[in-house]
Amino acid sequence: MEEVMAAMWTTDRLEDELVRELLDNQSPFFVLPAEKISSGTEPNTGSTTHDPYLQHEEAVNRLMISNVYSGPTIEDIENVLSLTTSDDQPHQELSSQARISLLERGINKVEHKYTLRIKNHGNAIADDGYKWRKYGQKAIKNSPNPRSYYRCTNPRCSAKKQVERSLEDPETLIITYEGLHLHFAFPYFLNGQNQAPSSSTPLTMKKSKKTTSKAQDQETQQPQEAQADHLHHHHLDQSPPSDDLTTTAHRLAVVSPSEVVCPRDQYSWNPDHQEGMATQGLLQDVVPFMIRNPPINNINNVASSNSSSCSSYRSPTPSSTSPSNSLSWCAAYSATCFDIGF
DNA sequence: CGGGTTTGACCGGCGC
DNA sequence: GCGCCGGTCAAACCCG
Repeated sequence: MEEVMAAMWTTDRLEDELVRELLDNQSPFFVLPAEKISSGTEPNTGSTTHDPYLQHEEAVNRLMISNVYSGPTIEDIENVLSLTTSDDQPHQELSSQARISLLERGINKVEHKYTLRIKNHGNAIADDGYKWRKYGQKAIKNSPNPRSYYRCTNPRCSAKKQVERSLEDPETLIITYEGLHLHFAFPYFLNGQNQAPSSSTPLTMKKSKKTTSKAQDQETQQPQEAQADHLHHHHLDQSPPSDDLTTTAHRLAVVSPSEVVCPRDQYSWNPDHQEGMATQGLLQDVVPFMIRNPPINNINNVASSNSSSCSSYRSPTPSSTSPSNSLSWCAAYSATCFDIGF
């Protein structure tokens, strides 16, 4: 873990690239499926796409990338990254390059999911900063390799990922991420609204029992699941406002990934984009958030106030004193390898 | 004993 | 309607 985290901190350059790619739908590392490129992703046409789903996705992409994230430009990102790397440590360069050399970068957006193809090179230990629980493994037809299913251990988080080996190259892992770590992202939404969680607001995160009944899940996860359904199933018009957003965020707030120092006002919340925000949930979405809303003030409060109430969850960053940067979790993808049941 | 993994059962979507 | 298949559940099991 320490080794991986160290690598995470040393990949600023890679992070910069990833951010660029994630923000650029035309990037070769961030490629829509060919059929969608040809039929449904032309910007600003509106009337040329007949598939409702493609229309929706196009709309979401436009909202996410163009409107919601209209604040931070590439220049903004570069500024932030330069801030985060201003106190570089000497050893970082070598490790970073080594990691990069191990990486076959590829980020593909398919449906609601983002798929990464990375080189494993025999590393048995894997960590992308989040703690996952394996909940299933299936043999996939026409594939000798089983697919493993993982879910974020945070009981209020709907993030999932699937891991399998590539058919072509057994050393290449295909990792499909689905869903945002909402418990992680919500504080950032509200941070921009000056509603960041405070230490005076006790979190209600329960220590997760091994098994939870569906009734309990419905009771305890309703607010977040409403969001998750919202995110994953395009129920854009039926998300019940069942919970106050602030309360939800307080409940969801578990971790703080960063202590990046950057001018906050530059990335302030825009209420006009709230609807767009409500459709958050994908890899591309969280990147600008982490840049835009560094949790300067609430990080320690959140982390400390919650650490005892959710011991099963591990923060993406190891401590508040680490030389973290805003995108360490993102770069961690490059250093991720997983035990997928072989 | 708590937390994570394994693995067969179950479920729902989809194509025929 | 039926079967296939991918995704999820949950009891049993494992491990530190």
